[in-house]
Amino acid sequence: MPVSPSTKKTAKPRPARPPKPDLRRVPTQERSRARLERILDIADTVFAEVGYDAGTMEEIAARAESSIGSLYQFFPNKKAIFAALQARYLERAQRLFEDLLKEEALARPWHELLDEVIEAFWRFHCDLPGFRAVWVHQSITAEMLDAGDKLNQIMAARAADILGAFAPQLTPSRRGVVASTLVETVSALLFVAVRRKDSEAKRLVAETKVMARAYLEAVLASAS
Amino acid sequence: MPVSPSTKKTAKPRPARPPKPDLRRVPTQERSRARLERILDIADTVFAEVGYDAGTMEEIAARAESSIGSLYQFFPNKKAIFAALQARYLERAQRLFEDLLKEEALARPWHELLDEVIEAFWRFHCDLPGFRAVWVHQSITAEMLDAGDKLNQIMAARAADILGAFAPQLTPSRRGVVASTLVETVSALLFVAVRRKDSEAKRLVAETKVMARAYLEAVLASAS
Amino acid sequence: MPVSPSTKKTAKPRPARPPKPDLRRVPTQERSRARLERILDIADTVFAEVGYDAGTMEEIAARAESSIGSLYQFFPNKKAIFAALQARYLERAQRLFEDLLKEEALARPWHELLDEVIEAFWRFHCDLPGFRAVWVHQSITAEMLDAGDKLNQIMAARAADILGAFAPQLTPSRRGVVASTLVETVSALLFVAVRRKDSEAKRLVAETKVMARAYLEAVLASAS
Amino acid sequence: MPVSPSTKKTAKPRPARPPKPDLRRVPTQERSRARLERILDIADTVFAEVGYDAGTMEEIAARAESSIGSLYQFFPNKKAIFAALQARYLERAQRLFEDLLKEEALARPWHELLDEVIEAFWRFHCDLPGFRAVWVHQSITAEMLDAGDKLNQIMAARAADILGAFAPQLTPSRRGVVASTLVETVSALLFVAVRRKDSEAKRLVAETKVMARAYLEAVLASAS
DNA sequence: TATGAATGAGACTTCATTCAT
DNA sequence: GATGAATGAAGTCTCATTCAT
Repeated sequence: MPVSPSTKKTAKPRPARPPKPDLRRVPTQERSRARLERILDIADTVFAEVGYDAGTMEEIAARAESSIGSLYQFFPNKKAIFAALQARYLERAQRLFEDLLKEEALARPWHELLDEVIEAFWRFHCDLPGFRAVWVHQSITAEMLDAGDKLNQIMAARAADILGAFAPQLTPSRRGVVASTLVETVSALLFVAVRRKDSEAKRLVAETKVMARAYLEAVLASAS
Repeated sequence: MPVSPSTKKTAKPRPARPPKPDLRRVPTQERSRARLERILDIADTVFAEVGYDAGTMEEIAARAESSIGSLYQFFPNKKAIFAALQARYLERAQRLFEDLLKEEALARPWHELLDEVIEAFWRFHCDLPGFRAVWVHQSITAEMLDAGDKLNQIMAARAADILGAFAPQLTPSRRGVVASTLVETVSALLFVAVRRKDSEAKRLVAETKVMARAYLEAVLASAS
Repeated sequence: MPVSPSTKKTAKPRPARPPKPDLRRVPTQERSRARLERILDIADTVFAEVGYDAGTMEEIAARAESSIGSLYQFFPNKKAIFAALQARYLERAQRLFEDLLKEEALARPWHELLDEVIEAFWRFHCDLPGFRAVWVHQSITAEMLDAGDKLNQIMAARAADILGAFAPQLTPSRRGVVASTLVETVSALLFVAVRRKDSEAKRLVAETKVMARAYLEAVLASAS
Repeated sequence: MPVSPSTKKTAKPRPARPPKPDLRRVPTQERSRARLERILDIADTVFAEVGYDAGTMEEIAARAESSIGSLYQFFPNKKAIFAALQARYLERAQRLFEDLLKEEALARPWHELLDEVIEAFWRFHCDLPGFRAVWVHQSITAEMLDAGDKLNQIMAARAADILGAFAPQLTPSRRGVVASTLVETVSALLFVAVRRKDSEAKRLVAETKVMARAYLEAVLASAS
C-alpha cells in the first residue's frame, strides 16, 4: 500500500478559499456533456502524444475546435483536465472488472478466469491509447501519484477477494500480497506490450498468462 | 477521436540544422571530468525530486555551485543532460550485470543465479533513486522513449544468452521471448517496490523471485 | 558501485515556500543599481499615468528599454514593484522631514516652522508626480492599505513630538489627535492641490497654511 | 480646475466612434427600474469590497441574481456601471445639502450651520460605504477623475453662496477659494475618518468641526 | 427580453538559451 | 574558460463582451 502519511489537511490558518473544484460547470445539457467529453478525448490524445507538460491548453482548445476560454469554463486549470482523465480511466477500468467478475465467473476454473481478465484488460489498453500516457505520468507530480496507484490498489483488492474464493487456504494477509503482485505484474507487462509491435505484443500477452498462472500455482502449491 | 496529429505548427521553415551533439566539450582534464560528473549527480537528484520538466537549469546550476554558463559549456541543452543521465544509468546497469554473470556463475543452479540477479538489481534501484525518475520519464518524449527501452533490451539479450546455457532445449526465438518477459516483469515489479514502504518492498522483492522462478519452471516444463 | 550522492528518496513534502521576497536580486553593481532605479522611475510614471491595474509589466519593460525577463530578475512580481515604490516614497518623505526638523528648528516660532514644512511637502509632491498615484491606490488592495497609512502615521507621530515642545499644556493623548488631524488635513489638501492648475494650486497651498495655523491656534487657545 | 486630460499617449488611431451612452435602455417600466437600482446597489458593494478592477461583471451579475446578459442590457460596459454609481452618489449628496440649506438655515449662527453640515455629511459617509470606494477610485482613470472632482466642486459652489450671505465683506473670488478649501478639507478628513475605528472616528469628526470653524474665523478676521 | 456559453485579446510569469564582459 | 544578466518565446489563466438560442 502506498504510504500516504498525509491525510491531514494541515489545518491552514489561511481563511482558506476552497481548492478549486475539478469541474467548473457541471454539464447537464446534452450538448454540453458531449462537448466536455470531446474535450477530454482531445486532451487524452494530446497528453498521450507529447506528455502532460508539453501538452498545452492552446493545443487542446485548437484541436477541440474550441477556444481557450471554453476550456476554462469546464476546467479551472490544466491539472483538473488531467485529473478528470484519470478519474475517467479509473471508472472505466473498474467497470470493466466488475462486468467481468460477476458471481457466475467464480464457478469456472480459476486459470480460465485469469486468462479472460488478462485478455480483457489487454483490449482495454489497446482501445484507449491515452491510458498508458496518463497513468505513467502519475509519478511526476506528487499529488497525482496517489491517484495513479489507486487503480492497481482497487484491482488488487478485488483480486484478493476472488483469491479468497479459490484459495481459502491462504491467509488474508498472504492473499493481499499475492493479489497485489499479480496485478502489478500483469499491469506492467501489458503496459510494455502496448508499445510493442503487434505480433510481439500478442506473444507478450500470452506470456503474461503463462506467468500469472505459474505464479499462482506456485503460491498454491507452497500453501497447501 | 480526431486523428489529425498534424495540426502542429511545427514545420518550422528552418533549414534543418544538424542535431546538436549531446556533449559539447569532452572533458579530458581531470578537474573537468569531476565537474561534469558532479553536474550529472545534481541533475539526477533534481529530476528525481521534481521531474524533468519542473527541474530547471538554474536549479541544477545553483545546486552544483556552478553557473548556468558552465552548464551550457558541458551540455548544449537541457535534453542533453537528461540523455547523459540515461546513458550513465544504462552503462552502470550493464556493468552490474556483467559483474554478476561471469562464467563461473553458470556453474550454479539457475534459480540461485536468478535470485541473486534480482537481489542485485533491487539494490541498484535502492542506491540510485534517480534511476526510476529518469527511466519513467522516458515515455513522455518520443525521442527519449527508445532510450528507455534500450536498457531492458540489453538485459533481455544477456538473459537470453544465459538461458541458452541453462535451457538448450528452448529455440532461440522462444528464448528471446521468455528472457524479455522475465526482464520486463522483474523490472516492473522492482519499480513498484521502490515506492513501497520498507517491509512491503521486501515482501514484493521476495514475491518477484517466486514469480520469476515459477515462470521459468513452467516454461522449461512445457518445453521438455 | 555507483556513487549516488544523495540516497534520500525523500520527494520533499514541500515545507511551505516562504513568500517571495520583494527584491530578487540585490544589486551591488553600480550598473545594476542604476537599472533598478530606472525601472522604478518608469514604473512610477506608468502607475501615475494609468493606475496600478492598468499599468502592465510589458509597458514598464518597454519604456525602460528593457525586456520583461529583466524586470522579473529584479522583482518577483508586479506587486513587488509597487511595494518598492511605496517603500521608496516612504523613505524619501521621512528623510525630508528629518532634514527639516533638526533641533535648531524648534527655536523658531511654531507658525514659521509649520509654513516651512507645508512648503517643503508641497515641493515634494510637485517633484514626484507618482507619489499621489501610488499613495492613493493604497485603498484598493488590503495589503497595500496599511502601507499607505503608514506614511501619515509616521508624520503624525513626529508632529506630535514637535507639538510637545511647543505646547506642553496639551495632554499627550490630545497631542496625538491634533497632530494626526493636522497631518491628514495638510496631506489631503496638498493632494488636491497637485491636480489643480498652477495659480490655483498656489492659492490652495497658501490656504492650507492659514488653515493649519488657525486650527493650531484654536487648539492652543482652548487648552490654555 | 484641472483640465489637462491630455498628457496621455492615448491618441487612438481609431476613427472616433461616438462614446457609448452610459445607459442603454432607459427603464420606464416599474419593474425594470427596480432591477437597475438593484444592480447598482450590488455593484456598489462589490466595488467597495474588492475595488473597481477586481470587481467582475460576473460577480455583480451573480450577486444580483441576474445574468451577465441582463447587465449588458442596462449598461454598455463596465465603466458605465461605475459612472452610474458616481452619478447616483453625486445626486444623493446634492440632495442632502439642498435639504440642509433651505432659506431658514441662514437665519442661524454660521458655526451652528457648519457643524450641522459636517455632521450630516459624516452620516452620509457612514450610511453609504460604497461612496468612499467609488470616489477614491476616481484618480485611477482619467475619465473618471473629473467626475470625481465634480462633487466637491458643486459643494464648493453652494458653500460659496452661503458664504456670501454670512460674510459679504469677502470678494467673490476669495469666497470661492475659501469655500473650496473648506470643502476639500472636510471631505478629506471625513474620508479618513471612515477608515478609523469608531471612537477615533468620532474624535476626528469633532476635530474637523474645530478645524473648519477656526479656519473660517481666521478668514473672516483677516477680511474685516 | 433574458440567458449564459463562447470568444479571444491580453495579462502575468517562467525558463531555456545566448552573449558580452 | 567562466559568469550570470539579458532576452523573449511561450504557457497558463482571466474576464469584458458578444451572440445564438
